[in-house]
Amino acid sequence: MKAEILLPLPVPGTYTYLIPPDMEEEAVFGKRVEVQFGRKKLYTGLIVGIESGTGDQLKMIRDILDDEPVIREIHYRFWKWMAEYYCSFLGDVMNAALPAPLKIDSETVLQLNVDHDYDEMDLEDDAFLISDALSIQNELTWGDIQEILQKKSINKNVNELIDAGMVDVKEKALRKNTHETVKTLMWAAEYRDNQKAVMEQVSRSKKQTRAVLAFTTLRREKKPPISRYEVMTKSDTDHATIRALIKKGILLETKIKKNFLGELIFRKGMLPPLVDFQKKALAEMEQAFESTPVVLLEGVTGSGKTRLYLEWIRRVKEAGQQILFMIPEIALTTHIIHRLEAIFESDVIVYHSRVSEKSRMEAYHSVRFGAPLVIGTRSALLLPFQNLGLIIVDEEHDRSYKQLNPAPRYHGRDSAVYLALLSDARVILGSATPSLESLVNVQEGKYGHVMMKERFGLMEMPEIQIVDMRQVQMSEEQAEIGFSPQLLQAIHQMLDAGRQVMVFQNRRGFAPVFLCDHCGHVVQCDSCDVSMTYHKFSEKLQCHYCRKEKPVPKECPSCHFWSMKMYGMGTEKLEEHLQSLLPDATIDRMDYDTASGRKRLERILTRFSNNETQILVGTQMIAKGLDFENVGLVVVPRADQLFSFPDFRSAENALQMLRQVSGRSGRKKEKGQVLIQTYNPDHPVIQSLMSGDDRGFYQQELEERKVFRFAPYYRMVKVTFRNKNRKKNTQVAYELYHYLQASFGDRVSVPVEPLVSYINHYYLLDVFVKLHRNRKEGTFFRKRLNHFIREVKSRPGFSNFRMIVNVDPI
DNA sequence: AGCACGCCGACT
DNA sequence: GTCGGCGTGCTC
Repeated sequence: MKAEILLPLPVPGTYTYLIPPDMEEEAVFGKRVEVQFGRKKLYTGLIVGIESGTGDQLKMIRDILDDEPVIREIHYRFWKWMAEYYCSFLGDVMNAALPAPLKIDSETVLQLNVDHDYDEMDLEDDAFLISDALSIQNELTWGDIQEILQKKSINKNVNELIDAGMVDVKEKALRKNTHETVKTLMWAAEYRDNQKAVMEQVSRSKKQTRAVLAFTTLRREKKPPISRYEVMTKSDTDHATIRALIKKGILLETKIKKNFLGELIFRKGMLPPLVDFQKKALAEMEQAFESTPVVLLEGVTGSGKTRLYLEWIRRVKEAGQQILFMIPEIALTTHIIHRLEAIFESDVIVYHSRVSEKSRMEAYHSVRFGAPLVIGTRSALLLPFQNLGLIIVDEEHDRSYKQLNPAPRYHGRDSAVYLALLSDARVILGSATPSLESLVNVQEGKYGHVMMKERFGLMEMPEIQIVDMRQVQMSEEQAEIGFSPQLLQAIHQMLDAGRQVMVFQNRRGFAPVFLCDHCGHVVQCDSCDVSMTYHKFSEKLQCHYCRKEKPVPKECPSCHFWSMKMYGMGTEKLEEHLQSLLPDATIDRMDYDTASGRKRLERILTRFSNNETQILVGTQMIAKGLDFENVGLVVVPRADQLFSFPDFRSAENALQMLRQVSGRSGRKKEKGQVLIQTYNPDHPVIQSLMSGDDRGFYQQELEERKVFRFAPYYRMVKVTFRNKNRKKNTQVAYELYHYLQASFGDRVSVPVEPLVSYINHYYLLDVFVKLHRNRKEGTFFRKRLNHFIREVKSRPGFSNFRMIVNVDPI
């Protein structure tokens, strides 16, 4: 028998291995195996197919690592779809899906050979250094040695040591506890008090003897249970050894399954009766689900979407099915999660990139065993649900649902819809400002649509005011931060009334740079085509793209005039100026710099929600998912930056963002205020925001998208060319352009430079393709693209030429 | 991804 | 002249 093995590597396809005859029964789809790949490296692979037959050149599976499969066919089907649709390798998807402990690979280590007689004096300097280090550390990895010798190619030195018989090279298979079940061992009854009989039974196997001795020692040292893993580690043996001992009837194995399952219990008062308009929406949803599994729930902030989510969670839970509650990947995940967790009395599984390896592992198995509710980011879609009944995609319009790097570059919302289709589950897409993608799907009848216009309770929509910046006179200091007198007055009034204020500051274009007063030179990064920005904390200049740092120059590097000055306005600087304009106010700031420390972020939020700070200045992250009762005013000093950004989605996003920030103003107590400064008060985004009716705007935006053949009417693909050789990069990019033009005509763009076209010594070029939204076209395109990529890579000098494919780029 | 083989420039 | 660099090809 042979098995098709998928490896967590960026290689196309799968590999075939032989199944050892005694493992044939155990070898089933979805179990992990240990295989040797290449000369010595051991990897964790996954059985994704079994076939009969032999092969002479095939390697054997070394071990089967699971008792129960870690995935089922349905999950694999989802993986295959994702790999294909997003033009990535299956191995990349496997990598994204399985928590790290489930895909441990081996590591080459050097150990000192204690038995051997040798003379260190005969060694070359470098080899001596290694042997010296080994006598202290007793085990060194390849990387350790590279560090010790301060060079990359260490092969020669290591070989010298091996030839001298001084060291052993070992492939260390790292086996971590995968937290699934704890397998424990004990003596079989007839051998319990008969060490002699045991030793007789294992005398012919060194490994078994070692294992038995290790087990005896462990029994002496500690109380049971003694895990199989402990015995294996202590005796340096493997699963096969222990299996043999069990087969011989010397040891008995029992499994203690950790109980991850939990009932889903709502805390009291968390499911208050539905109000009329919610009942109405619920009935509409029921009806919509009759004809389609996906429903877009469009509800303004405060309309109680969450209450409806909970209603569906309750129903699906009662039907015994699993629920995935998806949230965008944002810095404030923890805040939202705390809110959701508070709703349930039982444990809720939380899954996103920041939870610990151990928790991810536990979450993985819990879901596999049927845990009822998972709250997570897009990566949670790849958990092995057994019986998925519902996926809620909250804030479905949020761009952070799309994975940027690494591959697979998948969209959480779109993938959720496909997964639901596979699992026969339902999807609720929730948003106050739906994406145009979803609206078009509604228009085309693919998704159902339920609208909630009313706000819960007596809450009123905030009052939005526009300050026309073309007609504003400002003092020098006001102009410096661009705060009009009207804006400052509004803040004053709000603070006097004892309410809080949020200042929403777009990050782009605000980084402080060093500029020469004399010649206008701006300090640039040596590796990228960008200006470096000043970081007060480190007192250095930093490149936002490659993270390299430089000291602040004492004189201009270009004209050597002694006059470098800081320009631009970071949130930091803004906070400073604001403080001097409002000396009595307590101001706090939240952006990516301050938010890097989790603790710090929590502290800022706590202070604000406790009313200890009056003004919170921050980037869009302050707009997401935070509810502060006492905020009476939200100000956006420079709205123009939002919609004048060169991106076909900028208008859509500007509206979504402005609505979202507006929603932060005024909660239960009274009507909130929103003040927006702009030089374009007639812009459709501003008009739509003022009127409160987005339909017209959306319709106009959709018309434009149709005319210019953008998403959502066309499926966009971006191919990024990234190379250190500019000429080569441009050449191949143009080749792709011409190559695709034959099939796709003017739906292929000329290679264009991205906003920042030189990063970390790499030149970047993008080729955009607009595809018709049908399966045939997608398949055809992938075929052409892959053909092109293969052809380029087959040329001498181009084997490592990189092209990054991004399907449905954001 | 990792690892080995093979061809060119910077030093003894 | 060799050492060490990196580009290339392959892994069942």
